[in-house]
Amino acid sequence: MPVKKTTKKATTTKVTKKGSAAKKAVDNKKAKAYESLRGMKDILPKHEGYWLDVFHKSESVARAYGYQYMQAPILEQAQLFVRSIGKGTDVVNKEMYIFEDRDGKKVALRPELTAGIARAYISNGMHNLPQPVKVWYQGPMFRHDRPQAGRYRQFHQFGCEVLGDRDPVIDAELIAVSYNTIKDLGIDAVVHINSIGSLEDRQNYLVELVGYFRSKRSYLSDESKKRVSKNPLRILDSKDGQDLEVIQDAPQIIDWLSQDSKAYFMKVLEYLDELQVPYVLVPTLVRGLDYYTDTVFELFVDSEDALSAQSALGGGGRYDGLVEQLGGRLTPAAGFSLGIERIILAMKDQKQKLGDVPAEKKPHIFFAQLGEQGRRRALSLIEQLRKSGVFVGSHLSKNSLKGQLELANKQHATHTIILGQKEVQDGTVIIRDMDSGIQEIIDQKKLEKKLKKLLEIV
RNA sequence: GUGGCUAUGGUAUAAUGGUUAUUACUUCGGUUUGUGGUACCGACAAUACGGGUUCAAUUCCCGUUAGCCACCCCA
Repeated sequence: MPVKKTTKKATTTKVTKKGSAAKKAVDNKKAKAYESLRGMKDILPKHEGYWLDVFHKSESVARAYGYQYMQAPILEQAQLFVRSIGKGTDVVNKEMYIFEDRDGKKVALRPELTAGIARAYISNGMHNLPQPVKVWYQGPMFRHDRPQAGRYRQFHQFGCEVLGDRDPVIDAELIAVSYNTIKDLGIDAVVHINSIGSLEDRQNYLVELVGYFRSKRSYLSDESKKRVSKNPLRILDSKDGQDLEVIQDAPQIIDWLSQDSKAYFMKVLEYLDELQVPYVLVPTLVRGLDYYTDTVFELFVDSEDALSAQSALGGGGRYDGLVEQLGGRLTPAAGFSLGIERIILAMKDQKQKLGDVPAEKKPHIFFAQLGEQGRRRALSLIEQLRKSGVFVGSHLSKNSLKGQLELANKQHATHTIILGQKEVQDGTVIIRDMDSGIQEIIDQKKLEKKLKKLLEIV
């Protein structure tokens, strides 16, 4: 096809536009531009306002509650995720990036980080630290799902985990951390909460539930019919109209909780009241991962219209059995994670237009240089300023003063320093006020002091 | 994974089965030498990819890929 095209162009345009025809031919031979993989998004400088805001605010909230930074590898043994998240789950079954490395070992890109943290807790003997261990993290996760707005194959999470203790106050605190992080970012959120009890509670409940669904089997959607034996709990999450009617009258797990779990859950709710975190009890909330016990919760954007598919900002819960299941000693734990892309989506929705305005509203000083000597002097001067904590913008590869002033203007500089041959010889520098256009000549030695004053005042 | 809609320069768009594919923004350069925001001039730059129908396809058809939306699920 490219060949056909070029010959056609060449023949039709050979008299008039020889040059452009030839150029076309060259263009067609040019290597095809690469595109990013499906569902992989570039994070662009124009969105730095959002991303840095989420990074910084989430970090500061986590630290304020006494959480420490931690990371686990992006790549882990595939088995780790299969065992922890669960064989029957969609995350493992159809969404995980799983492949063999060069040694033939089965590895997987992490679809979430709780399992990795739990593994790291065991491998690093972190049970010898004062318990509980409270950590936070942020970073990319991978799920091979069909992309949609607010859903990508590489996405980013901020999360917290508390390992080594079981107390309702921990659950409540985690919910408060997640809720307040979102709130600090200007988003109104609601917490959906439920308890799915201990593993034992769940066994008993499941017997009852399956019995119920069997009796109503003919009313269920096809998808849910399959799940009756495979993953009956998940039917409760269904949004299918038919299913919803059946679910309404289904037995609720809350009625099957042990005394201990019930009391535990009540305490969590009491503490949430104390923390003034608004929540909604959702008896059908079960979460998609197998390792949860007792408290489970999800966070949603709190707005009438935006309550569509992508309004889930994150979720979490208690997972008292996970560490033991992965080969550690019995270690109760709980945690949550928030989707950063989802948060940013909500921020945009709520017209928190941080991305449109430079995040930094501080005064900005631009350094313009002229001529080789000016450039040299500018290099050392800027370096000197930087060392003393004065940051100036510059574009030293540009030669014309006009061009540099243009840039200064686009970057909303309040002042521009101009340094050319003349100034180099005099040991001075021009400071131009970008609003009034008034220029002042000052000694280079006084520059640092002057700039510090400007940066403070404005 | 299933279904629906879509695909024109970096962005946003116009148009057409037939000479050179419209316009705006952005980017770069210029309107004399060392002064930005305005104005004027100019340049770069696109029919996603592959195949079919046709004398002729950017336009019609099919496939692929990608994006969006819904489902599934989740963050």
